[in-house]
Amino acid sequence: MEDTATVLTEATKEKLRQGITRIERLAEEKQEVADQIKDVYAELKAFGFDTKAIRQVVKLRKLDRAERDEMDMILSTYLIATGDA
Amino acid sequence: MEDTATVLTEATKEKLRQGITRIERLAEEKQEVADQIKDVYAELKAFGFDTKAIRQVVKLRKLDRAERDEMDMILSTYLIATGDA
Amino acid sequence: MEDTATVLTEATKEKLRQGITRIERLAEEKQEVADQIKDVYAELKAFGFDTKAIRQVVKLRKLDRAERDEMDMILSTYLIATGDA
Amino acid sequence: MEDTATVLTEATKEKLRQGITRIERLAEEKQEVADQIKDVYAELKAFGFDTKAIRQVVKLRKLDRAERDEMDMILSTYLIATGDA
DNA sequence: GTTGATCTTATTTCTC
DNA sequence: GAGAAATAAGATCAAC
Repeated sequence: MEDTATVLTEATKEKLRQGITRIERLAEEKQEVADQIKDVYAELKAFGFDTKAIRQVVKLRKLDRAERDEMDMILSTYLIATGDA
Repeated sequence: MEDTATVLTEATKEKLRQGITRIERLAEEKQEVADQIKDVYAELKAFGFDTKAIRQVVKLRKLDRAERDEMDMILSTYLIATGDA
Repeated sequence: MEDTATVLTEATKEKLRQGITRIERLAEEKQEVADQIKDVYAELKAFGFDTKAIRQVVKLRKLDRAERDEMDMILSTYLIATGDA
Repeated sequence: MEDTATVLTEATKEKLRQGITRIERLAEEKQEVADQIKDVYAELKAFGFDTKAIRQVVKLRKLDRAERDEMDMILSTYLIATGDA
């Protein structure tokens, strides 16, 4: 086994370690942001809002944005094709 | 929400608007962090690492942490039960 | 489902009916088992045990199993990577 | 610590052990049934059905059943109240 | 009766 | 792109 590709140099191991550390740090961050979102919903609920409805609104707005982006993309494709961009 | 159906005061509407804005901002942040995680995996893959194996390692380490946390919780339950906490 | 919109043949409808029946039968079974689990906890509680602590123990044991499974998986990934499996 | 309530007799410990074993066995069973349900959905999907729609149907039928049960309950209450049952 | 915990469903993400 | 797995969301239920 010693002479297989599984033997890593110190530099390689270090690279791996750093990668895993960064991934774990980012995963933590991601969780924190997710918790913050949850907090905002909780606040709104405490204020008397129907969070389920708000979630739908957020989803719709996201779809709208995606649609707008899509249209922008098509537009820019056309502009490039016509030499106008 | 209120007895008065869906009639909202200006202040209430403003509260709602701000909440949605914050949620959308945070969702964007969350997506950025998710993308960064993806990038790290891509880098490691480009460097020659087996990302599937790395994902397994990350998962295992997460399970380890969950287990340690659970043990702490059990310990604290035990200490409370015995009157030592 | 098909180009012909929602027009189903008798055989297809029968297939659907049977599937739904099986799902409902299984859902019932699942509920029965869930109720049995609840019963066991109730018994233990009646006997004087702290069910919260027991739930923690059950959870910890489950985490243990998950971790062992994950380690097996990593091992097998490693064996495959080194050409030993 | 030895003289606190945390000292269990052999019989008590055995009771606890058996309870946990039963819970774990039942949890396994429950998971198996859940997997079987998943299998049926997978089959229906492979057959060309829209499983999301089927899930809605199943949910509606369950609500219907609950409603019917509710009506039966009210009816029987009335029958008992009037001395007819 | 309201929070907190658990369980289930639904959506998203990853792997093959 | 289909199937599997992870994450997130919602519903449900018990405890205080």
